[in-house]
Amino acid sequence: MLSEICLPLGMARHDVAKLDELIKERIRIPKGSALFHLGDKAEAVFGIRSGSLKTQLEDAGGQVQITGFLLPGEIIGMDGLLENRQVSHAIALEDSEVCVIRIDEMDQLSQHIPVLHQQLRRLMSKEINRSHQLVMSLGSLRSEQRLAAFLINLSQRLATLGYSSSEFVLRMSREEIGNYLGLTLETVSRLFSRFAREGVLHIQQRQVHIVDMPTLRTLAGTDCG
Amino acid sequence: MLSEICLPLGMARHDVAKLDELIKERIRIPKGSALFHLGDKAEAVFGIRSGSLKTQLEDAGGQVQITGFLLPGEIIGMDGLLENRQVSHAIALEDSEVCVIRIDEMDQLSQHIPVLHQQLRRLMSKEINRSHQLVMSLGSLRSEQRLAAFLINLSQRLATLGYSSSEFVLRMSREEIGNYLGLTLETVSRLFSRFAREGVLHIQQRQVHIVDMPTLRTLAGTDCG
DNA sequence: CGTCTCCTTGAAGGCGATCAAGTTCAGTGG
DNA sequence: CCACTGAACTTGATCGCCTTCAAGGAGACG
Repeated sequence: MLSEICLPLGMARHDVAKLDELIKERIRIPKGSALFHLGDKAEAVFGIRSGSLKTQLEDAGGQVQITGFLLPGEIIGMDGLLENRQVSHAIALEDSEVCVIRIDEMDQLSQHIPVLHQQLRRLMSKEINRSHQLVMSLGSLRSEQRLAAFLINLSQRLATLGYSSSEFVLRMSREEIGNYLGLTLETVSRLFSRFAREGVLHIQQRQVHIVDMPTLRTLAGTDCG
Repeated sequence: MLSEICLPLGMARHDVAKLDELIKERIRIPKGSALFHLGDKAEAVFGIRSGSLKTQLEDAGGQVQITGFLLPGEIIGMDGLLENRQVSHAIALEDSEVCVIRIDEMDQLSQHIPVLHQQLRRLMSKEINRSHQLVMSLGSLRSEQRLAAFLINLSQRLATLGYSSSEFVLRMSREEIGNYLGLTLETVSRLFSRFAREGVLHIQQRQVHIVDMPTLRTLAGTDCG
């Protein structure tokens, strides 16, 4: 059960039992505090059990760029495995809980469970793909398309978790959405207002209700030619 | 020697010998042709031995986004490991040669060379970081800063390969640079002209000579506060 | 009830896109 | 050798999207 949240992978059942040993350690992160900071030693990756987090880069000048919003079942911290140093900050958007997957322990365990490496590899590949999708969004979509695509993506991931795909609460601020999408908070706010005015969705603060998903997909501009 | 190009990792010498077995297969890719296309079966990743390639995503509407320019020593195709299907196109910018690293063979070999998994993991983490840097560039830099940062990055990677960091030939067109940086080819051209006018660099077609690296770093806006 | 944070909305301006000619250069064939 | 051709690049003029600046509104919490 834990392992299905932390490494939802499709492994043999008896392997999953061994895996449970690996990921028995958990950490609670209160809203607004950090799971790790840039520069921290990175000896593990973290599977999100509950809540949600953001990861953000910070350059020498203090400029921040959010690179992801992570939901339960997703893995955080894989970008730190290069030099065993975290290169980003991971901050909880709400009270959250993660399980700790120590890399050295995983390496030992995977001598008995060879597929384990494949699974982590797939998760890292997924992270690469996720980031490439964001690049595509930032590089070639206009503001309206970016926000629409963002909402659709969020909707789908929430649906996978068993939540409603049409009604949900944004855990992040307009400013955070804007930063993530390469827009200003004002632009995000205006777009929400416009989408609501056009009857595509209802929005009240952070409560979102997608009314017309087909039109939203059209706005995203990625469902046809 | 081959392995140092294909997996430049810092492994024990006797391990490297075994690794040579793994990566004995090579492929030559003529300029303009593809190493792989979107949808191809992905059973391997590829280490670039010589030349250079670009990777590009393509959405349902045919919209293209270049996600990377790859140089010798770098690995291509790691984004296809999620579903064993390529999710991008890899196209040679010049006549190039890659070595093939079959994933299943690598898994077998790494039972004898445990560090091998770590190395691939580090390379994948590096790819995640690379993509995140691009997100940062697209999300929070202005056109001038993006192109400056792009040139500095290219310069550093060429220096690592033993080439001059101040004089080199761009293997990609203005349009490709623009696509990669989320700009139009006209904007890229104008920026090159402006940089040259301001004495930061000389440019003649694709031949670049960086004259004033400190100023270029200032333009990139990432070297100080 | 005041204060603070987050959000909304308006007005003005700038940066990069778009449209439109020219220019350079490598390759081709007369 | 040189004109022809087409692709890649440069440069200019105009336009529009998004940012910036500014002010006001909505909740949350002491």
